Amino acid sequence: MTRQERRERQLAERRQVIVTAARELAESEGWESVTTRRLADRIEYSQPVLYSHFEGKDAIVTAVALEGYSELTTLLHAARHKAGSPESEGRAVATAYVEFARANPALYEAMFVLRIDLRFAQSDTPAQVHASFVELRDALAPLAGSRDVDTLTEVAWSGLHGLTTLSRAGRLRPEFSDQRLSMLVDQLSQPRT
Amino acid sequence: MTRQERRERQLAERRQVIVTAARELAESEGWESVTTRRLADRIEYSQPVLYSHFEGKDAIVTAVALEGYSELTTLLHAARHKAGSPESEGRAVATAYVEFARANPALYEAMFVLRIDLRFAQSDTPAQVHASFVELRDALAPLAGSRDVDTLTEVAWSGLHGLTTLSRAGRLRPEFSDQRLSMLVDQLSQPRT
DNA sequence: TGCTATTTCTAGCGATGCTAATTATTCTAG
DNA sequence: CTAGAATAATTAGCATCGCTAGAAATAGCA
Repeated sequence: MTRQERRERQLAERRQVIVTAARELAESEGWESVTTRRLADRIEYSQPVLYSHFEGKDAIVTAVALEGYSELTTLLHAARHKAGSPESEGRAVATAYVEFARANPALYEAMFVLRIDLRFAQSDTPAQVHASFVELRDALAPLAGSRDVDTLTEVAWSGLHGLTTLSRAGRLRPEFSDQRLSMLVDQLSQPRT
Repeated sequence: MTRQERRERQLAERRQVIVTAARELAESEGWESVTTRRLADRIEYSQPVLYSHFEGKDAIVTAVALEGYSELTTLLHAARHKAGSPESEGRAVATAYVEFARANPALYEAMFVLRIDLRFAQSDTPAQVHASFVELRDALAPLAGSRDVDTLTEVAWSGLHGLTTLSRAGRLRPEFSDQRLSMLVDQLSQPRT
């Protein structure tokens, strides 16, 4: 069955080529430029080939998003372990988050803005998405005090996400992004007695 | 010139009819169902009429968004003045914000997710958008302490926006929305000494 | 009432996501 | 090694999208 195995590997590789092409195209020209025709051109196959790998264009975007969650998890993990004290962990993870979003705008858009195929705190949550949440929670746990850790994590995540999206939409003063992040971290680090 | 005046009033009325139709259609079936053809059907005119009132579809969405900012401003203002103490003002305004977003999902989407034609803290910021920001700032000012009021306002706005969008995307536990809002308000209400 | 100017509509363009039918390729048998 | 069967990939096309040029209808003025 080495015949079939090789074929399956080839298919998996091409699937990854599609995901990478979509991501690169989105990152360089925006998601509105990611059309099935341009994508097919880029991978040097015809359009219908995309549909033998993915149910539709949305599924491709979702695949890109899942890749993003994996990378975000890795980044948060690294940031947390590089930091020394529990206090600096929160700041380090928050900084890593916003820098990830700034460095990969299209990727972040796929993860959080474009589609709603992904649930979060539910049973059908993909492992990659859950892992990112867990990573953030582990960083915040030492700072929680008497507060519920899951709720704190969701609030912190919301704050970071809000800063990211409003900033990107031009709704916040660009030169104050550091101050905003500092204030968010400071305020959330104070345990409510 | 009463002839021309009446004509101008009719045009303004029809412009409003278009905006209202777009908003209602978006609210009932989602923005993806708001096509120029369906919109034209709904106002009982042909498609090109839309383009004599608006530069394109984006401009219609922008007009809906501006309407949303006006309503949000009114709501925040009312919530603030109904509250008694400065502490309860913050909570009241925050609650009003998230309930506005929950009650008008498509409107909120037009205001914050769909387009990027609107800057915020800049000179070309539309008056309606700025007014919403000012309303939120006025509510938070008594709680700022030594913190910069504008920065606090931007951070609070980000928190509320993040809660709203992540919640809508199914990324947060639905049954804990009150706890999250409480925690956000509590944490941001504590002035950093 | 007839001419002009404005308003509205019909028809169509290019581009989108997606798919049915056809062609090309690969694998399996004799 | 070659014919036939199974699989893979392509070409061509559909319905729909935002938008617009040119035709038709309406309104205003003489």
